[in-house]
Amino acid sequence: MPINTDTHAFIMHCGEMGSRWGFNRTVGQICALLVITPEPISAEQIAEALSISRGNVSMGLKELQSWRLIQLSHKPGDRKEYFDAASSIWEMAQTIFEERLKREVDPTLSLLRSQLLAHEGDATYSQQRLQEIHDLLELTSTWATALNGMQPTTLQQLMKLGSGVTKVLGLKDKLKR
Amino acid sequence: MPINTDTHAFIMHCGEMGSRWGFNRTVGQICALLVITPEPISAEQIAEALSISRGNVSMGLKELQSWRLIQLSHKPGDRKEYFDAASSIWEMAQTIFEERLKREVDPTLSLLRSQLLAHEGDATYSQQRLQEIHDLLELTSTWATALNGMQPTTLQQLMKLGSGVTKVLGLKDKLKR
DNA sequence: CTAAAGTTTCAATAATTACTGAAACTTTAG
DNA sequence: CTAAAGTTTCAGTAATTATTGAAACTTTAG
Repeated sequence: MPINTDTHAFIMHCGEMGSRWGFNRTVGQICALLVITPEPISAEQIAEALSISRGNVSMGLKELQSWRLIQLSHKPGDRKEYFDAASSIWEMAQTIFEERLKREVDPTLSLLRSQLLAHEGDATYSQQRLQEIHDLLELTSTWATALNGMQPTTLQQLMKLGSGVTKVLGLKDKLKR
Repeated sequence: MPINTDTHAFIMHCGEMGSRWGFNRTVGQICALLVITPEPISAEQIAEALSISRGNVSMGLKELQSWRLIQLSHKPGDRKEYFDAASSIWEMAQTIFEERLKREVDPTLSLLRSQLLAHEGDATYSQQRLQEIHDLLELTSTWATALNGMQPTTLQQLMKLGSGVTKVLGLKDKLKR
């Protein structure tokens, strides 16, 4: 694994950012390495490239599989396993987004659903606030899922519109803020 | 601070989710408590309600201020400081989104910008990949900033459209996936 | 079936992050 | 100016999370 200076800097950066992105240093580094490397590489090569233990690589790969970010492959006449990024950058970003939604929003949404269900009548301040949060998360979740269901190219076109989308809404208060 | 069972459960839940949302347990709990409580409360009341030390509350409040999520107020004839959620649920969500973008995306974007600038000519595989990631992050960042600049009601209307927005694009491949 | 090649697990430990509480600092009433 | 009320800081410690490496497990070639 010959790694040039910039590539190395990028991998290290992803390691440091890892925890902010929802996983640990090692997972961030492995993911970056697999994205940057043209062909599938073995767990051993990963361990060597990142100077981490074989066991750590195994756990990291398992974690990345739970995020659906890596692909497994084999070479003919070689029983080692080789790993590669699962898809294009855009698809990977969508996958990460989807998984994060599942991990960061879903648990709270289901807690709120059951709490609100159990106290439908109540109109206390805190109940109202819980209702507001629930509605926000529900709408966000539904919307994010819809966006994630689009093809990357469609999504890109939509995003390029920026706040221009508000035209659809036929609103005059487009950009008051 | 009289806290009912559900409210308490919600606060504890926010503490546990805290680390997934980009801050620690205490910060998650304090934030939830302030959102759920009708009037501003003092640091001492927070410490008591959550059974945590006064020092920890102080650090938590500082952190929440860096997120622009809390408001400070005073009562006449009382020199204690009182704290409250900074704004509506929607505005708070937008603020969190904005801050997370700043913490999770901006550092990587600026690294990539400088790396790509330094190697404009190169057409290696890894350079191409870095370029793709850069473009994705740049578009995402710009788009997210545009959305965040909208008023909550406008944003809500937009979100309610779901994947219906693709109509604007005049595309026939709306929902292939 | 056996041995070699490869992978995973997990107890021990290292590294990191969070929390406490007492001391230091700041502000204001008198 | 002083003392009391309030707030912040931070060294020490607790709790959590990440990492290693050796043992256990799995797979397959022969």
